[in-house]
Amino acid sequence: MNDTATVDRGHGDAAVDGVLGALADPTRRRLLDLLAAQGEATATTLAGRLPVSRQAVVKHLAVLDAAGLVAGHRAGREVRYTVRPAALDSAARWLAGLAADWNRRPARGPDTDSR
Amino acid sequence: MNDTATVDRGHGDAAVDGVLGALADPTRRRLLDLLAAQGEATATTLAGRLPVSRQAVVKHLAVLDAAGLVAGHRAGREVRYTVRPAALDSAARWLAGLAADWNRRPARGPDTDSR
DNA sequence: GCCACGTGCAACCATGAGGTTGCAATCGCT
DNA sequence: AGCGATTGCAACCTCATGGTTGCACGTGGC
Repeated sequence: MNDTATVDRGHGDAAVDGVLGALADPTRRRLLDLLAAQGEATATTLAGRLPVSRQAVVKHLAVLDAAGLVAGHRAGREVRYTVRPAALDSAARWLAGLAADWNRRPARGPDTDSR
Repeated sequence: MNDTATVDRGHGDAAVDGVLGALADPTRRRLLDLLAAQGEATATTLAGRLPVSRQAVVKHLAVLDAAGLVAGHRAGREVRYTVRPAALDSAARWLAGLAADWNRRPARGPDTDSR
C-alpha cells in the first residue's frame, strides 16, 4: 500500500510524510510546543501539563521521535526529550516548495501530462 | 482572515489544523498532486488514476475542500475540482514560522546539540 | 423521449490511532 | 537495605477514518 517513492524532491518524501502525520495531531503539536518552550522535559512532566495520561504522552513522543521531531536522552533514571528542528525545517521547506509549485501553475487545461 | 502578522505563537490555528490533517494522508496528497498537475479534474477522472474507488476520492475531496485546499465548481453534469493555493500557502508560512521559532530557541539546557 | 454517464447519498465494514489501566523493573536517595 | 519516584511493557477499549458497494437522482446527448 505504499509505492516506493523515487527519492525525488517534489513530493512523497517518506521523512516529510512522517512529520506531517505527527503534526496532524493536536495533542502532539501541544507536546512539541511545550517541549520547544521548555527546551527539555520528561514524559512524566509533560503529562502533568496535558489532559492525557503519561502513557499517552510516551506514545506520542515515540511517534514524534520516529518522525525525527524530537529526541530523548537518558539522565539518570529519567529520559529527557528535546525538540529537533531539522526535520521540521525540512518539512517546512517541502511545504513551501509545494505551495510555490501551486502558485506557479495557474490552473489550466490538461496539457502537462501526468507522470 | 487570520494573517500571521507576528509569527502567531498561538500554535492552535484551526485552518492550519485542517490543512495538516488533510495533508497527513498519502492518498490525499496524491490527489492534490494530480489535481495540481492537471489544473482541473472530476472525482471520476481522478479515481481512474488512483487505486481507490470514486467514492473514496469524493470523500477525500470533501476533506480537502473543508481544509480549503481545493474547490469544486459545476460544469454541466460534472463537478470540476481545482487546487486552491491560499490555504497551503498559509500553512507553509505557519510551519516556517514554527521552524524559525525552534531554531531561535536552542534548548536552554546542558545539551547544545547532538548532531 | 430515452438512455447513458456522472454525481450524491447512505449503509456498512475493517483497521488503526489515541487513550487508559495495571504491573514489573529500575534507579536514586536516606 | 528499604522505599519512593520513574520508566517500560502489554492488554484492552473506543471511535474516527479510509474504503467499499448499491442505488437513486440529475443532466446531456441522440
